[in-house]
Amino acid sequence: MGKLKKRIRPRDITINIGKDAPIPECPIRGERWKEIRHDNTVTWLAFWNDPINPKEFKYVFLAASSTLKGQSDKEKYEKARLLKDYIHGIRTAYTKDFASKDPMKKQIAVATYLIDKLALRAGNEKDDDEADTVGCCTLKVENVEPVPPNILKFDFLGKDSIRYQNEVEVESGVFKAIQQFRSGKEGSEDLFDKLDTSKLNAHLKELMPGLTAKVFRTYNASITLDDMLSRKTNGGDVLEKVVVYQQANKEVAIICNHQRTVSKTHSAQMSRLNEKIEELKGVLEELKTDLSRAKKGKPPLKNADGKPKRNLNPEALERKIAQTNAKIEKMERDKETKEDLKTVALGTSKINYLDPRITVAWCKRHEVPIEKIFNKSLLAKFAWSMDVDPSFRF
DNA sequence: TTCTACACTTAGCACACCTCGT
DNA sequence: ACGAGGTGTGCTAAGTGTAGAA
Repeated sequence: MGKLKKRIRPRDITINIGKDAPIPECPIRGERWKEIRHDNTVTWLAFWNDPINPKEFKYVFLAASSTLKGQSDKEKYEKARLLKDYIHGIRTAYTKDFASKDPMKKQIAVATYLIDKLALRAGNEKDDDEADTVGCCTLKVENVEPVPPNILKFDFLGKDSIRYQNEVEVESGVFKAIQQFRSGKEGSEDLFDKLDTSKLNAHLKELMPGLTAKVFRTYNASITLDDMLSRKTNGGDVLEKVVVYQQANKEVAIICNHQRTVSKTHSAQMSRLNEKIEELKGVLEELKTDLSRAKKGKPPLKNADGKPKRNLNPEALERKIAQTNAKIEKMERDKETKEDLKTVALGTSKINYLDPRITVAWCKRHEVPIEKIFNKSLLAKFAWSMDVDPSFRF
């Protein structure tokens, strides 16, 4: 925000410890903690107020590898799994309400549809001093353009000002409702004027215990992974299976719109790959010439620098050609994947949206070492999921 | 019913560190 | 041994959601 942030001192920090626990000694001589609390209803160990925005709190929490965080992570996924039992009824109900005469009911139905189908975030209200980003409930008229007969064109800035651009075919009930919500409004006005996240979540709670908007994101991400893994895993070696996993992971990242900026070195790296591929193609042509000569019993042509080459028999040349071809194909594939993933961030969904038990069980079933999928910190974070039964499905 | 304080999860980026081909 | 490129970790901002005050 263009402001200097003041250093945090012990006198800014409130500590939360057990009633009988010794108070940690203040490490800075002559200073003391702001306050000592004994609150076992919260998980934070310490907090202070942000010196730039004093009504904002900064917390020290336990690490992701702690059992406390692990437990709450597991509960998150169990709640998302529970949604499976309700989703059919929920979809039927909101589809009916696309044509509701009650305007709030109608808006809730359409908003829930978008959150379910497109994995949009809830969209809380924001203060004027915050970035101008939106989620589902805060979508503006200008963010959703209906294109007859039934296409919706989305274009808005979401969390972290990441642009969401998508064109989707929707049911005619949704299409008509969106047209109606837009009519007579300026582009900058709220699309859902009868709605906010509290009302939406209050409604969702009536449909399933503990249901909120964000549960749909977790549910959609995890069910997509589970589904794709079971459909696309068809034997092959470990490497091929890992590729299947990465493709499923990518699918989820795209649904959740997890992006990253293209690395500074990306285009240079692509050029280098292209050069290498061209070089290999040259080598290949030469090998082919040598082969046809060898078949006629002629020696290979001299190198460009004039030095003679080893005289190989046709079988050896055939093998070399096959090797070179394989190399070229691999590089072409790598190039494609790299270009394909240059703006897609795979990590975020792995860390936050994909039930690790899906991954662990799949690895067990298909004899893929879990370390091929989870790095050290993910293994620690997901320790609670490692003993899952191989037959586990989300 | 609305507002606000609080508590917690989710997010991308920078850069140190590691790995692997040459 | 070197360096390009990939990976992992730290950082902390930016979200979501709840409870209780107004």
